[in-house]
Amino acid sequence: MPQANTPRVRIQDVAALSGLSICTVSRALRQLPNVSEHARGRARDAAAKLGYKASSAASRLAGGSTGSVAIIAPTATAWFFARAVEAAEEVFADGGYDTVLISLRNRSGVQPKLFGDLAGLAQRVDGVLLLNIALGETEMAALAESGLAVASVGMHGVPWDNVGIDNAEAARAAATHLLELGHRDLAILAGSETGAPTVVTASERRRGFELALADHGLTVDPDRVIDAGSSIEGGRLAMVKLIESGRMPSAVFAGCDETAFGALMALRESGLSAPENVSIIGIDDHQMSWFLGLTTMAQPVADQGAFAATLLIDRLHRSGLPNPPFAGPPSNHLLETKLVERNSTRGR
Amino acid sequence: MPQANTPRVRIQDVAALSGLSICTVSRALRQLPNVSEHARGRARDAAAKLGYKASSAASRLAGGSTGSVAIIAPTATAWFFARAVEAAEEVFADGGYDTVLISLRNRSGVQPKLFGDLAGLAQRVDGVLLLNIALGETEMAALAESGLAVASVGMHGVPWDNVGIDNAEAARAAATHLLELGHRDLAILAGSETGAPTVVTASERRRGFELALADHGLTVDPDRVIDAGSSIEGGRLAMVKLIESGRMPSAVFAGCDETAFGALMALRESGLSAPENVSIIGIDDHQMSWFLGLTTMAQPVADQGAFAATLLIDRLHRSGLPNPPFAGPPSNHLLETKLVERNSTRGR
DNA sequence: AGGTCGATTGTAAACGCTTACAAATTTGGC
DNA sequence: GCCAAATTTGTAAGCGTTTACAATCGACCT
Repeated sequence: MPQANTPRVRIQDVAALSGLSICTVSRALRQLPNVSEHARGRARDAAAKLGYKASSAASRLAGGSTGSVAIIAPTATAWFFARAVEAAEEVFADGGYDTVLISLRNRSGVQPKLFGDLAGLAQRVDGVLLLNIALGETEMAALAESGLAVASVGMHGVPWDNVGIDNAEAARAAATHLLELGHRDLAILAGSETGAPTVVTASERRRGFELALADHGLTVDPDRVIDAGSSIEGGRLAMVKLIESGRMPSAVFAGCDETAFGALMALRESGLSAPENVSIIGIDDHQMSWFLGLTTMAQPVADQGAFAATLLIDRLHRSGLPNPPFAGPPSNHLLETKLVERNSTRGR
Repeated sequence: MPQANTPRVRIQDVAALSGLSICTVSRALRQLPNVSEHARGRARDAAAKLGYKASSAASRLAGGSTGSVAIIAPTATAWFFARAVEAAEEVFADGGYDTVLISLRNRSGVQPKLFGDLAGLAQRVDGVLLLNIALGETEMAALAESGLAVASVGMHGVPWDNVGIDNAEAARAAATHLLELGHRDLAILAGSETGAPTVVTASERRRGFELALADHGLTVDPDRVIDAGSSIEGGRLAMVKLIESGRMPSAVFAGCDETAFGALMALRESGLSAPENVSIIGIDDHQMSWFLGLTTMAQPVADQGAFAATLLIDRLHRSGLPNPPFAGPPSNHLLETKLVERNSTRGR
């Protein structure tokens, strides 16, 4: 392989220029304690003048950090994940970290394989950001053993920093909006449950729906709970089922915007529409929701990704400290959701 | 930082178990020539038994490969890029490479900075996959100097492997579809030009449009060429302009599906619709196009990403060979586009 | 047989950094 | 001013590979 022709600037060059020893330069540049301000300044200046950046390979090999983190997502194409990934990548980049993208691509097999060789991953990255990953017991253990710093988005009851929204509350607010509009016959296009206790988005949203009904003295009719996954097609099929039942609900709460899109499509295919024949509300505020006039509970996706990334970096920075693991108990942050009224809902 | 508790399996362990020298094991495992089949077998067996995988850090430091590649994209959230990235990531993962995601996030500043320190990147990855990146002279030179293997999607006249579609041809086919439907007054919602000669998507599509008209003895009316960028909002604004001009064209060719979405939205806002008041065709076959019933020229996005990734890996594999750079002249592959008729177009 | 050449294998020196540990320097209490 | 303790700095030994280069081993010619 052809090599770059600029010979590498080594730490030794910085040491020479600054008149310090290699060791002192190394410590100074990594903000370690026990370095005089004077030395630190000289080292920094010399490094800057030479455009020095530590070789991540050498650094890693010698026991330092790799300067990169991995983002593990179920898929990279879905709207939610694409946005979260990009926001996190930006934070990582600004923090000087490379972002290794690992998409599970909804293919069975890649997650087990990945967690089966976590030690290998741990060797290449300093930490991982998990996006809505359903983890089994073994996997949690593997993660703990790997020595990786971890943070996540949209996960539940995990022993590391997490950022998410209050799914139950968001669903409750959505359903309440429908209720306050005067609707009484509500259906829910529910997401499917994962089984793993770390990701409870779907069940929480369903619970919020129930809560809202209960607030209004209503109970959930099992016939009005339709499994729709979280895809457009799933939403469409679910709505078709509702239409064909001949007993159209007055309003529909879709577990996420994509499901709502599918429902909207099914409606149109039957010559119906929202809000004329039925009110529809979703959760997400997907990029296209505005376009389709979908009323929805907006959740700050980019913020979730960025925030979680920040938390991970913080951990990483504190990882030099003595008290493991990474100083401080895990935190869980719930970001605000907000009702965005458009014209897929109306009073009755 | 807490460390994994399994002590690393080193090449030395493999050497000991197989009764070979470290050096021979290293060569055997990397498929280098001048190793007897017998030795190769022993090395492989021992490595398998021990679950040995070379440390990428050590490997890199010693002059080997990093085992990772970077994908550089203008953004990771747009439909096209998200899909291409995921498809490429899959290929890379299957090939044993880590994928480092670098999004330019449409922020001025990050591209110059990135190319200003390509040497740094070159140290962390073996190759880069460029997605529709508009490159200046200096940047091309920096890339050549970096020693990185390169491949790209949707680029033009570049000295490395590229995969794309024939933009002029796709546009021509789209416009031709409109013409064959009997439309004569055509407008184009054109993408904006980048200025850099490496990305010519917009201008090629515009040229294709002109070609189609010419085929039918028509010429392009400058008033019917509206700059719309490639965003939904841009498409909407462009269509508004057309509507407000009071002189509605008979059919509209949108430079990409997202532009078409915006146009559709503008129509709806004015109480108009396609194909009743005007026929609309796009290029892409965006995930939502089916939903919106948009007729469009479908392009294989995932295939482009995957194919380009494959080409990059091939180069990487051949990079051990003597004749630089990476054996063989650059190739350019144009993938097929296909008309997908839905109901945003009709005859007149 | 002796010598040569090619293929295979081994030895040992990088690669650029981190980090025990030792050395040098400063600080501060009397 | 002097000594112990605390702080700052330097020395040198790895980290796990790759790769010149040297060594070994047969095979093949003459």
